[in-house]
Amino acid sequence: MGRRSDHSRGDLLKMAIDAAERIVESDGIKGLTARRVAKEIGYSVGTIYNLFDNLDDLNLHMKARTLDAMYEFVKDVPKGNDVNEDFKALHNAYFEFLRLNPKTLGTILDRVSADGKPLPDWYLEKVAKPFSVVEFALTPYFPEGNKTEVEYAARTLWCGVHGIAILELDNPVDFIGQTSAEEMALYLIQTFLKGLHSHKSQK
Amino acid sequence: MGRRSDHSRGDLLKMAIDAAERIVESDGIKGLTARRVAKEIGYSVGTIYNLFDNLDDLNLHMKARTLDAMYEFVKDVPKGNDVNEDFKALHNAYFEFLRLNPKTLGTILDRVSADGKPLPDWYLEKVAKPFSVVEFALTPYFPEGNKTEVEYAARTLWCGVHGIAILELDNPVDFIGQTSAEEMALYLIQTFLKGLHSHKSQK
DNA sequence: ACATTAAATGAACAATGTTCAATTGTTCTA
DNA sequence: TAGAACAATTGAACATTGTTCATTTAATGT
Repeated sequence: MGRRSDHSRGDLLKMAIDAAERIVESDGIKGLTARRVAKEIGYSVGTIYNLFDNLDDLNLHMKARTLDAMYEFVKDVPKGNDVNEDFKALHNAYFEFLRLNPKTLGTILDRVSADGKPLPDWYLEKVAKPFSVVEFALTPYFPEGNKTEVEYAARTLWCGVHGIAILELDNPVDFIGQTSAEEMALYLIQTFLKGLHSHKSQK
Repeated sequence: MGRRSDHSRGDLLKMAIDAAERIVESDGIKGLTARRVAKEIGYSVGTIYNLFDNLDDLNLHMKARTLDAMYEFVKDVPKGNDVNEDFKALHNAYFEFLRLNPKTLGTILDRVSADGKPLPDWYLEKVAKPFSVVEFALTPYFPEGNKTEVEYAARTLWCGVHGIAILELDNPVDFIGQTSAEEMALYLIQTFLKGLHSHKSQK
């Protein structure tokens, strides 16, 4: 078959990434193959390579989509009234999202580009967006408006949360006594916030 | 060639895992193939499958070795006099180890067993040992001797640290402004400790 | 109607994980 | 010492992978 008018290039991109998400969510990252994606969208392998540079590129676009979805999921969560309440809500939303998309979210931190190339800027921007929500929730603790410092604290805290969350994907049960990653993450958040608070009091 | 008396089974295991470490440290996890390991130790592919169930199994043994090495590297670091000093030293040792073994340590959190099988007990014990060092350093904050609580706090904190450390492996430069993962991790540790401390004071 | 263009194809290649019958050193027995 | 029994080692073979690209064919322009 030659050129078809079934779908625009944009449609195809969407279909392929949709398929990739479905595959990863059901069979894990190892189930994601070029031929499988092609079959799912009713096109041939070659078409996948028309749309993406290679499988890593497809993977990256899928992760970008996940980051977008996560941002949409949490962006309106913090209300800005009480820091502790906001973070409880953020914590809830984050783990709810993880429950809905365990495998895809799990791939976010995977080291993909073994070729050594740095991640492209457009992707780094997508990474920044969910962090910005955490920054917003933290601003009451940094009233001087020191943007760099808030970013720093937000990323530190949430990378930690994410690290804990990811760990559980491999070790579903009782990896740490009877405690779930969700509880641990809340503990990290609350202790971190307390630490920030006591730091502020000392000034 | 049939049976040779060049190396015992134990020798072969060691040689194979040594080779795997070398390969991963130089070419990343994607460079780790059965044939490559075989070539490095001067045996054929089949022999690799005599030693290990499959590549995942070889991978797991390599990760276990890394965990062993990490434990040896940090086990005597905390002196038990001052919590903050101990944690600074632990932080230093951990990142020093990361500098020496970036790629292998990077694989520790990788989700390998896509087959869904839980990790074997002997491996979970290896995971526990480095954590026990953190627990030891934390004990002054838990004078009631509540072992479960110390474990909980130690694992929470260090999973967070590890999450931050891993993130940087993908994003060597200025992922977060000008701040390195090493600084961020120290910030997480110190803020967490402050939070623990203020929590204690409120009792 | 024909030429031009570009999307879609799928055969082809090298490399992968994994298996297993065949091979060949080592060891045991008589 | 001969040869049988054993077990470690091999590598050809298979299915599957990522990736390429000459060929095909539908859509578009003239």
